[in-house]
This record gives sequence, structure tokens and C-alpha cells, in this order.
Amino acid sequence: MLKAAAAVLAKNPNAPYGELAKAIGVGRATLYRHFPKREELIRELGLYSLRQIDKEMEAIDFKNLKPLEILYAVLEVLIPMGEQFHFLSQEFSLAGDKEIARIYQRQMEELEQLIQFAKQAGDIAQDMPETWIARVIDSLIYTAWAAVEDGDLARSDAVRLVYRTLTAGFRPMNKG
Amino acid sequence: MLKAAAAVLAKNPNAPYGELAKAIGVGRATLYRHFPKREELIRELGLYSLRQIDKEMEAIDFKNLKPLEILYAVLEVLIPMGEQFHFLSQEFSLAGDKEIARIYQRQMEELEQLIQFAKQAGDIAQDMPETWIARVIDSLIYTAWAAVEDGDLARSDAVRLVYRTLTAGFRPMNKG
DNA sequence: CAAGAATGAGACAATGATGTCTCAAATGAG
DNA sequence: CTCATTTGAGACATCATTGTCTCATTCTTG
Repeated sequence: MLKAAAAVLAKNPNAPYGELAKAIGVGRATLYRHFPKREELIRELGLYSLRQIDKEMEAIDFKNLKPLEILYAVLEVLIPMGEQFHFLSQEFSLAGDKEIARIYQRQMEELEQLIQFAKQAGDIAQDMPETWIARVIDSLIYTAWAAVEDGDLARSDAVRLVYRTLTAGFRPMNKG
Repeated sequence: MLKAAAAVLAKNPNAPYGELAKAIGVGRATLYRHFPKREELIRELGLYSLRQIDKEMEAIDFKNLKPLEILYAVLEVLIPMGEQFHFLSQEFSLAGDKEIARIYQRQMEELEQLIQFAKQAGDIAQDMPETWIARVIDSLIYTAWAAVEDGDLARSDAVRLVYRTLTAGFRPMNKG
């Protein structure tokens, strides 16, 4: 339902209200009854995407996994949601919204906590800024999704490739 | 001149013509005299950005450098141009343009050639798709630029951090 | 200085999207 | 079945942007 609208907006942030209605499969007037202003629809879509990310993340067993295993699980969950990622980052009108900014910031902080956890475990370099690593993870999640979408990458390879790129760059494998 | 307009468009792809004129420092009417349609301005801006990338890339001494040294030089050149990158990728109306698509594709192919070169030299993994590596490089160039722009990363650290991330991921350094 | 070209400011119609409204048809609960 | 609610389709005013035009001013160039 809302997913279809988010998909349209991800491809064209200026899609007119009518197209969004059509994508959802509902009349323009009906959509206006539910979301009196375009801004509200966008906002609701943003909250929906963020909540969906939260929901998928909650399914991960943070307690019983090692840092890098968590990272792998996070990638498994988030890469298929690249569309929502894209929508959220492209819709700059959302940047001004307090609640959305709050949720987004919390999610980033959670990611940075995971990174700290991994640092303590010695899995990642101490001297790399957490914000940088978080940004790189975000960025490659979207990149992988886009590559799959363009047919440049098999869906089944995406997670492993991102994981490997993150943990080893594009270095040749060394034995051991 | 045109750089200012590209900067505005990078932040807001829907910036009205008047704002672009103001950013350039010229009257709206005058801008219309030079670019009778908005579409032409965008197109010219796209070509300008691509040509600028070409120009900066030509300055690199491909003949006498090793693959990873070339990569480093490429990063040095392109990271400061993140704004143009962002503009080019956000302006989806440019996707339909034949000439722009041609230039963009050529640049990507050149990047993939560099990657092949690095593969042959044994500097990067044989089994990673070239298109993936090219996408990751592109992606991190923009990510680094954005991090600098947001004040999350020192301009002087950006290139090294991207280079290290690309070549080693966020692995802890191992001696030797 | 003088003539020609380019500029900035503003008026203007055309266009396209937004948001409101009405009404007939479809849906759903009692 | 019947009444109330929700829907889709379309008309409509409003608004912002585009693209055109005019005119006075500025700047070049000779």
C-alpha cells in the first residue's frame, strides 16, 4: 500500500499527488481524505519507513551474536529495504521534521553503538571514526540495493559482497 | 559561476529558475537569454560537471603510477568534487540525455579499466565484480564529501580514510 | 564621448500541481 | 434489504513556476 507510493517517490521525488494515488491504487480525492496535505503523506511515509526499519531490526538477536555477526544480520535485513533508504535520503523535505530527525538520529546512534561494540571486540579499527563507519555502512547498503535493482548484482550475492567489502575492502583474500 | 548553480541544485533539485539566477549572481531574464529553457541549463550544467571531472582526471599521471597510487590520486581529485557528483546523480532528468549518458558511461568504463589494471597487478581481489567495485568507489567518494560537508570529517583526512576503507575495509591494522 | 549590446527589474499569459468541493456509484454493517 | 459510510471521477479556484516581453539602465567597444 504505502510501499508502492514510497517506491514511486524514490524514483521521482516530484511525482504529483495523482500519481501517488494511482500507485497506491486509490483515487486522488480519497488520498486527500486520508492525508489532507501532500506534506502529511510524505511525513507519514517517512515514519512508516523508519518504523519498518525498526521492526526488522528488532528481529535480530543482538544478545547472542558477535559484533560482526550482528553486522551481517543487519545487512541481510536492510539491503532489501534499500528503496526506503533511498526515499528517506532523497526526501529532503523530511529533514526539517523534528520527530523524523529524532528517530533517524536514534537509529544512527544504535548503529554507532554496534560499531563501538565491534571496536571493543577488536573486530574493527580503533582509529576509524564511528560516524565514518556508520556512513559507509549506510552508503554501501544503498549501493548494493541499487546494483541489484539495475541487474548488475545478483540479489543472493549482495549481502556477502557488502560484508566482505566492509570488513576487507577489495583486498585479495590472504590465506588463513 | 555555474558551480554556484550546481551547488544549489545539488541541495534542492527543484530550486526555481529565479534562485539559480540569484545563486549565479545574474537576473532571471538574463539567465533565460543564455539558457532559453530550464532543461538546457540543467543539461549544460551536467556537461560542465562531467567535463570538469575529465579535466581533473587528465592531470593524473596514469603511465608512471601503480594501480593503487592511481586510485589514491583519483580520490584526491574527485572527493572535492562531491558536489558535482551529487548533482549529477540526483538530476534524474539527465538520465535521458544521450550525450551525457555516453560521457558518464565512458568515465565509468575508464574506472573499470583501472580496476582491471589493479586486478592484474594483484592489488585487488579477482573475484569481485568490477562494476561493484566501481560503484563502491563512486559511493564512498560522495559519502566522504558529504561527511566533510557536515563537519563530521576533516577535509584533510577524507582521502586517506576512503583509500583505507576501500583497500582494507574497517579491519584493524595488522602489522607488516 | 557615442552607438550598440547586454543586463536587471518587472509585467504578463500559460502551465501544472495543489487542495476543496460535489455527486453518483460502490461498499458494508445491521 | 436499507441506511450510512466510503469511494472515484471530475469540476473548480488557487498558487507557484515557467517562459516571453518590454523598458530603462549599465557596460562595452570604437
